Amino acid sequence: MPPDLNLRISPRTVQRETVDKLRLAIFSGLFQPGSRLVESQLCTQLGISRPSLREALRSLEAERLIEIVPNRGPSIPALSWEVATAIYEVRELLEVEAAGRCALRISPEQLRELEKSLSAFEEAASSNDSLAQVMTAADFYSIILANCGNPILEEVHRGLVARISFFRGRSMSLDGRAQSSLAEMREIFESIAAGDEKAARKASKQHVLKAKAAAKISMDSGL
Amino acid sequence: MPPDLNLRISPRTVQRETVDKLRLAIFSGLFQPGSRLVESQLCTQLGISRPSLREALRSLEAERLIEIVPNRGPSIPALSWEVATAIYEVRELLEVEAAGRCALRISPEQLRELEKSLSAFEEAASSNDSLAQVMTAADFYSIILANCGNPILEEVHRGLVARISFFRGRSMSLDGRAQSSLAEMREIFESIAAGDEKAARKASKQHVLKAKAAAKISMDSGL
DNA sequence: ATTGCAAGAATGTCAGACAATCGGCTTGAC
DNA sequence: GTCAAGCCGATTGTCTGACATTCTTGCAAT
Repeated sequence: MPPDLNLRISPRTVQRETVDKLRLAIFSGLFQPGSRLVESQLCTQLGISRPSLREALRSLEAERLIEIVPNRGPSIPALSWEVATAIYEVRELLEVEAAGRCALRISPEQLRELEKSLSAFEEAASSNDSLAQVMTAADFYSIILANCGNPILEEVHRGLVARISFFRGRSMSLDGRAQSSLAEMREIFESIAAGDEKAARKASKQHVLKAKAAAKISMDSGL
Repeated sequence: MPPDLNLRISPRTVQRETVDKLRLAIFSGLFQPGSRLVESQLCTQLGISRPSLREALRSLEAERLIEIVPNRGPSIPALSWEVATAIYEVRELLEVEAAGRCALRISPEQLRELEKSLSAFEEAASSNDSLAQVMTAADFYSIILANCGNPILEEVHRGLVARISFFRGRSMSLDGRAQSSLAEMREIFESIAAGDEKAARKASKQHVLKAKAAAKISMDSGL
């Protein structure tokens, strides 16, 4: 018997649909940081009842994608640079580890997937669609994290990256950032393809550091 | 103006009270892994309404402390050893980093707090109260994580440790585990007190590895 | 300008209801 | 006797409606 053939399908419930919709809305920057989310408005916009919405909001609160202050309701947190830095630092820790492990254990098949996602990002990088750039780049990391052999590493990473999605769109639109990002990602890919753990770690570390620097620039200039 | 004087008090809402109560109940092993949590029962036991309870459950679900399968309701997840291993590995990553940073930046005052918490654990280790042992040990880590200079590291770590609290109680009751744990923690403390980053990292790594080994033993023997 | 107050809006919480679904038990067929 | 089918109770998913509490905002008064 396969160890964990996840055969149980998950019926789509209103709650889950709502969480996904709102999460996506937050990612794409539909809500301004600091803006408040009024329950009654969201209910009519989403066409759902208040209890369902509130459950969804609690999920997002626990993911730290929104804040809920008692008697003031939910709002989009304004990410301070201090917190963003902390996130980038932990992200570095996780990604470096994941890239290193991935280099040692990725299957040829998954390696092809990784190459494909790199090509997808390459194409997006040539365009000016920063949302596509962020999405394809996220796919690239996803594959690495999914093949590092540690599901928790993947889970934690996803949670962190979600919280800085706001920055990533902005920093990707910096002049030349997409292209240099592509170069860094290619380096990571080559190292993993070569099975060179140390190189993969180093390249991964460089990539996060540069992404962090780009985020800082975009933040300083943008606000 | 101080940068972030957290002056806003958080009123206790039913939802938050419920989350805290249930979280504590899970920590102390009141619910067996795999057992289901029936909403109506919890409502009457806690004296709250279903909507409030369901909000609380969504929070706990996002924390991965419970699982909610659509149309089957919430249950305590049975932690596989595979996942537990993954958690210990990430925990190692985080704790090692935190201990290293902590050694470089902890204040004398906080260092005294750390020493105090070590003494508290020492006392608990002499007793047979495994819950007290887990609690005081958690305090010790908390102080380290709180002084590593990275709030995200702390946050992520807390989330992970919460999920293996089940193991910790069991492995602490292993013969001699509390005492050897004490020795390892003392080593961590000494390294931090000496401001020796490398030693702190090494000691911290050793401690997690031993904790993981103890958890495995207790799991193999206990089930 | 600052304070105090009052109206309006939004949230926290509850009660009750109903359809959809799941799990187990009974029944029936082979 | 075993296995399949089907029914029934239990539980969850979701909605509506309601009400007290709290926050916000604008206005009046000092």
